[in-house]
Amino acid sequence: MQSRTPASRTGRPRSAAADAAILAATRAALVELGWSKLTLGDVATRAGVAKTTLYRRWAGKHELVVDAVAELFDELEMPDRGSLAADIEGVVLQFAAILDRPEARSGLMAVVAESTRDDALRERIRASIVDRQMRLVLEGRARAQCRGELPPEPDAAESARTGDLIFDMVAGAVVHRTLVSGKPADEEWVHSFTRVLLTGLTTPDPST
Amino acid sequence: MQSRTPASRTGRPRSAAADAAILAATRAALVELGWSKLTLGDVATRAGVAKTTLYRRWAGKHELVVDAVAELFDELEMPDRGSLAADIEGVVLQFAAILDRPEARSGLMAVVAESTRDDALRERIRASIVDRQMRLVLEGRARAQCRGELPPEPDAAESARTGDLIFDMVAGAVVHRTLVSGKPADEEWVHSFTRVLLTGLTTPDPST
DNA sequence: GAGCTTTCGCTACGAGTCGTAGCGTAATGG
DNA sequence: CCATTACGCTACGACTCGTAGCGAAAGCTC
Repeated sequence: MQSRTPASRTGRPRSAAADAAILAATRAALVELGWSKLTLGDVATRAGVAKTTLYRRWAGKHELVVDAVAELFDELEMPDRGSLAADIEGVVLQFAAILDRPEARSGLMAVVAESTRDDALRERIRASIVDRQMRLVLEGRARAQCRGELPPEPDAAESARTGDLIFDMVAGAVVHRTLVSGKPADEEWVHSFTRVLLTGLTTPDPST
Repeated sequence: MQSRTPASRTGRPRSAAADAAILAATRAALVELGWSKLTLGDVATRAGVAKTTLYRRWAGKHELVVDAVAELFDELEMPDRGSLAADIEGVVLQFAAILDRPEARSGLMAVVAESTRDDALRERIRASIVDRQMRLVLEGRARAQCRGELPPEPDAAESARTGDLIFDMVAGAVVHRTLVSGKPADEEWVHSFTRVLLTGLTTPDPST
């Protein structure tokens, strides 16, 4: 998680249960208090560990919350639903369900905000949260290209650019809908979003 | 800005210069210190006012930063460039330029994060920042419908829904690209984004 | 089991920030 | 001139931070 027990083969091992308790306590504190009122002392009390133990494992509030929030994204999967549109709708609804949880809402944006001035934190977020979402995008695109729903992209650099573009469009829209506009990314919205993403704004909506 | 001098017609008036100095000092502090290390005492010192003066005008750090960041979006405009694609590219590049400034990067996401637990703050952000961007979207769409580039939408409710959708897709993609992916929303990216938004993913790229 | 190593819980601490209260002074309108 | 409000300044208790020091606990190796 935060240190891979690099060279310590002797001595008392760190309690794995304490790690789980601390991360769970962090999420509980995020729900009840939000990011700004969350204190490490309070998290330690909730987790039943000493405050010093917390500081021995995490450098600060930022890193702790990143790890606590990252676990929420473990459940993200990419089931094959038969078509690109159905795949997108499925994974976007999963993503929206996670963002609907208060511990994700208040924690995620806060650490992203801090990461604008902390490159190490940005890298930590990328490795533990963003990359996992990115893989789903690439997997869905590859699957759609096999089906013939998307044109193949022989150029590797161009392929990477469009992959980044799709990712920013999908994740950005859902995050903005949920956290900025403050409205639910429900099935109706996801369906309209998917239609625009695949066929564009200039194509008339066949359903109306 | 924060209080419309409702019924006080007598007594010493509040210094408008102090307001400007405080907001400018807040942006300067955001650049140098970022959100988490920004203190109201420091802002007061930079602005040349007493800390108590600051507390008399703003309820706290959140509201102050919202007002300070909101002024950055004053320059957003929607010039008529002749086509919907050109209009989108122009306004998105303006938006990206604002998000590229460090005072916007570190401040905007932080207040949005806090707004997930504070309805009053969410409303303040909506009124002073988000609404202005939303108007540009509606204006651009209306212009495109006059040109015949977009189909007219007679149903008001449906029209509002698609307006929200377009807004979340545009603003969300730019914000995610800039602040989460950490890559620049330059002309090349904006061009590709506009193409996908208008014609969709399934339409092959004519430029390749 | 003996001994070594590392972690853990606990307490205490200086430093820093918060938000407010109190006071005297400055600026404006009637 | 006088009521009213804003301002600058100081001081304050409360809180959080991150660290240091200590003794006890829990493993591993021999």
